[in-house]
Amino acid sequence: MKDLPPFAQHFILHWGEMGTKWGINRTVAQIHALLFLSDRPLHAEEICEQLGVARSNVSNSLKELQNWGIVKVVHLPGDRRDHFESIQDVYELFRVIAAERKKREIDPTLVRLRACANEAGATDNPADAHAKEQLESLLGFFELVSDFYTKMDRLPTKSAIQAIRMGDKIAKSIGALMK
Amino acid sequence: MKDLPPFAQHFILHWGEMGTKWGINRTVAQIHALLFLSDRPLHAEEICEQLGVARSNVSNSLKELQNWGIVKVVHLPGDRRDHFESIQDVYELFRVIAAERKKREIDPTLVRLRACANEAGATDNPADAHAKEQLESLLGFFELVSDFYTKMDRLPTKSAIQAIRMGDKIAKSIGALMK
DNA sequence: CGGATATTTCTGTCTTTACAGAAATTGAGA
DNA sequence: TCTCAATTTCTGTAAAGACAGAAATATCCG
Repeated sequence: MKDLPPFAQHFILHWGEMGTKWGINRTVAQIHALLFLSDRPLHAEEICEQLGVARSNVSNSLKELQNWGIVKVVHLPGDRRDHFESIQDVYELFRVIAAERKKREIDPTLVRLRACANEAGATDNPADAHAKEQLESLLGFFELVSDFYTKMDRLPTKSAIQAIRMGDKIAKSIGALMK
Repeated sequence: MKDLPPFAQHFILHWGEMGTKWGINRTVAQIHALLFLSDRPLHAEEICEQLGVARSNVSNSLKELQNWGIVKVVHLPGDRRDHFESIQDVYELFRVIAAERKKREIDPTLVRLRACANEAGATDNPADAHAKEQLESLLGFFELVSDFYTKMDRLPTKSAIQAIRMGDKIAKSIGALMK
């Protein structure tokens, strides 16, 4: 990371480390961090040089970031190379990540949980009653999360932020009304 | 997975697969799934037999689940072996997971982002202005998430669920009032 | 206290992932 | 059209992670 200021280097290293906790390869996350901080699109060779990784690794990692939808190719006039840029707006970035995680994790889990709950419901073995109940409860939770996601995704960013800021106060008021 | 009904097996396999997307080892996640479905605490040998994994691997994985706070040791009268049980309540389970993720990921990221933003703020190199802005914006986002977590964690489960169910409607109303 | 049981730690190996560099392919421009 | 640059794919290898089984340690109970 030769030409980067220390604060950028620290951020990139940290982001890479967080990536591994989220099931994302360190280099992929570091490349994303670099593009996120950059004020202009970067081409692959620049990324190689800045992060000190092989060209082929950069190529594969960029493909993955594109699959996540958070990085896209742009072409600059007078330059035949692909340049890459990250979504710059933080809220948009996390919105896209959430959408992709819902697609890759939540939706398949919902499908699987519904199937398992149905299978469990079709059996009358008392030994399975608890497991059935657990699956149904977990299904309810994932449905709640999925609903929450869907609704929030429809809101403009400002409204979503408001909901998040005030959600607990409103819940308290609802609680008070219900008493 | 010899003695488990097919629906349980399907769930356990799926949960293990999801684990890998969340940065958790497959076997660890599968052991958790087994304990989550079980209507009684299981001892290590039972887990080995049910999942077909080595005793030492079970031992290490249970340690990790305990570190996450979602599995605990219980001792049964007349049986010297450690038995293990998962948190059974889904909302409590995800509350504990969220707390641990905040501690392991959000909090260190906040610390790091604050440090980076300060470093970036102490430099007046115009080339760094964009990166500084990006870091500050990301810091704002993580602070929002951290706040949201803290507030929701204080609510009883029912109120938290209400907030999640109604949050978008209220955000729309706030938006209408602001116009 | 000694033997048996239970658990943990260690070690070696297997598997998977990550990675660099070579080779192949694609696309742009003269 | 040909050459060269850019990119992707492939291959081999290194590293990391996962895992089983042996060895060591700890604990219980007769």
